[in-house]
Formats: sequence, structure tokens, C-alpha cells
Amino acid sequence: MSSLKSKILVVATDLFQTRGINSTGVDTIVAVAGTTKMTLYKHFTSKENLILEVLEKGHQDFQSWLSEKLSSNAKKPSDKLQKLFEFIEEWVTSPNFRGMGFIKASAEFPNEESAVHQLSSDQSRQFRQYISSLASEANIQDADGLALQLSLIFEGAVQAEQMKRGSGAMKYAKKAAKILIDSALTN
Amino acid sequence: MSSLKSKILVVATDLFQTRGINSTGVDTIVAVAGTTKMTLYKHFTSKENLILEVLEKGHQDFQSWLSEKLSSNAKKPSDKLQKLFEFIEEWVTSPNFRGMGFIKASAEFPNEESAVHQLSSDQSRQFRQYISSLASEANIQDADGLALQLSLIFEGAVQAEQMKRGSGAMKYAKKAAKILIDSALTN
DNA sequence: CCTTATATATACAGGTCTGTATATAGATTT
DNA sequence: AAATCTATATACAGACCTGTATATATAAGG
Repeated sequence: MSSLKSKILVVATDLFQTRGINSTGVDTIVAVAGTTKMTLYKHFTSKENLILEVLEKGHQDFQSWLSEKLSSNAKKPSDKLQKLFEFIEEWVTSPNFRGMGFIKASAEFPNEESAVHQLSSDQSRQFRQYISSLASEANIQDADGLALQLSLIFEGAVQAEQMKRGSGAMKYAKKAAKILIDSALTN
Repeated sequence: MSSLKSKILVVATDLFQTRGINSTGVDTIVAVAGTTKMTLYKHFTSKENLILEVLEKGHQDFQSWLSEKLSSNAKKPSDKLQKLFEFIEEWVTSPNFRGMGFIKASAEFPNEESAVHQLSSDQSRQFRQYISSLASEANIQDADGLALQLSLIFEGAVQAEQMKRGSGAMKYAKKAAKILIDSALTN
């Protein structure tokens, strides 16, 4: 990938999170990235296309980071589930954290026919499914149910952290996750 | 309050939720409300002022509805806490439900200096504090901690429901809340 | 040297947005 | 009936937005 395209993606990711997607014009993006609109439109067919690529890159980065962390730090399936929120906390509280793209994107594009909304919704579903697979491997009966509950806590905590950095929400989110996992394991 | 002003508030509440705040122009609002821009700007000093009034009305409606429900359907403090999510489910799954304003508003106005962001953040805090007061009356040790956990689940569930109506998230949110409340009561 | 590819600079068309100015209509009060 | 209040109709200024057109620079490879 061209280094300019990559730079545009990084800058757009940051601006979308800190100023909002619809409030960020392409002129601002190219100015911060140190390039011009012509170059942006050679790498991306439209602003919507740019938004979609930003979302996809963000989700891929998160997913690969998380599964890498889990597979190298936890052997048994039940360990993975237990350590899930440890790593999520690490991700959320890291200085590079810029929020989860799909949470904001779905708020700014509520129309279900919108491609941005559809991708956001799909990413949310993918993440829930990933948690569900971890729960299944840990022999939890209602894996989908637990996955939904954990994803609610996760999305709530990310939102709280987006609303106010250093809210400390992750600390209690972790505790809540542990209680719910333990409860699901003994049932 | 003038009936036209009230009508504008209702229409704006609906459009902001279904199309997004920044994507909804005042021309659209007055067209749907059956009035003109001049009238809107006589009742509201600016679009930002309209957004703030929409947020305040939405939050007041929710809070008064909820505390009314709780005080008339639950006598003991512990009952209130237990029934909290029953009523929240009723609210969220009702046909009139248009989402929680402050959740979307904080996503669309991420800048902490923005008045809209500040009000959203404050409403989120107020709601958490209300839950905390219920937990305190029910003699729960870490009332603030439980309130934060329950609000995470609540906001996560609202988000899930906003993303996809009829997601069924509230059913599992209710179960999770019960587990967390029970756990907090026995500690 | 010359062609090709990539990036830049700049301008602009066409649309949308907020907020205001101006003139008018209808209703209520004095 | 005259004055006042409220809402309407319409137009527009000024700003911003996306996306494109045109012309130029810079660098690499044949």
C-alpha cells in the first residue's frame, strides 16, 4: 500500500474519532495528512469509500491484536475467556486508543440502508461471534447469551471511555465480566 | 409552551434519532413539522439550542417516567433495584422508543468543549447517580460500582437496540443485571 | 532524452447548510 | 376599526461540502 494512502487512513481514523465523521471534511484530512484532495481521490473513490476502509482497517487491527494476545498468553480455552477483558482493558486504556470505529459510525449513520451502517453492524456481530466461539470452546452452555452480555459490557465501557477518558469504567467492566463468566460456567 | 414549539421538539427528536443530528437540517425539521424556519428561529435561538432542548426534554421524559413507574410498582428499596431493568425493557421495547438521546449526541459531538457533549455527558452521569441512589437505599456496599456496571449494560443494550431493532439484547441484559445485583447484595 | 507514473497546486461547479431580511396574512386585543 | 402579535412565504447571504478539471512538477526506467 502506498505510504500516502496509509497516512491518509491513519489521519482520517484519528479525525473521525476526535471530531466526528460527518463533521470532518476531506479538505481537513488532506491538510493534516500533508497532501491534496487529488491524491486522496486517486486512492479512494469517495468519502464513503474512505470511511469504509477506515472502519475495516480499525476492526482488523483490533481483531488481530486481540487474537494474537489471547493465543500467546492463554493456552486453555477457559483461560482465554477469563483473560479477554484483561486485554480489552489494555487496548482501551492504551494511549493510542481512539475508540471503536463501529460504535461511532453506527450512531452517525443510523439509516439501515447505508453501507457504513451495515458494515458497522456487521463488525459488531462479528465481534460477538468471536466471543461466542471462545465461550463455546470453554464449554459454556449458552455461549451466545454470554457473548451478548459480555459485548454489552464491552460496548458500554468503550462508550464510557469515549465520553470521558480515564473514566475508570474498564475496572468495573472487568469485574462484571468475571461475575457473569463464573455464573455461566457453573450453570 | 406553544404547540408549534412542542411540535418542533417532537419532530426534531424523531429525525435526530432516525437520520442523525448533523445529517438533519432545520429545513427538513420545519417541513415535517409543517411550519417555517422563521417560526423555528423564534422559538429556538439556534440549531444547537434546539438540540439541547431536545436532549433535555428526552432525558426528563425518561427520568420522570422511570421514577414514576418505580415508586408506584415497588415499595421496598431492594424491589426498586430488582425491577429497574423490567421497566427499562418496557421503555426500550415500546414502539415509541427512539433511543437515548445522550448516547447518540455524545457520539456525534465528541469534542469535550461542545455544549452538546457536555450535556450528554452530564445526563449519563445523572442516570448513573440515580441508579447509585437506588443501590444505596438497598444497602449495597459499593453502590457506585454496581451503578456503573448496570449503566454499562444499559447503554450497551440501548446501543444494540438502536443498531438493530428487535435484537433481543434487553432479555440478556436483564439476566446480566440480576446476576450482578445478586452478587453485589451477597458481598 | 523521453516517456510514464505519481503527486501537487489551484480553481471551480453544484449542492447543502445555518441564519437573517423583507413583506404579507390572519387573529386577537384594545 | 386600529394596533399588536404570531405565523407564513420567499429570497438570499455567506459558509462549507464533495468531487472534478486543468495545468504543472518531480522522479524513475527504457
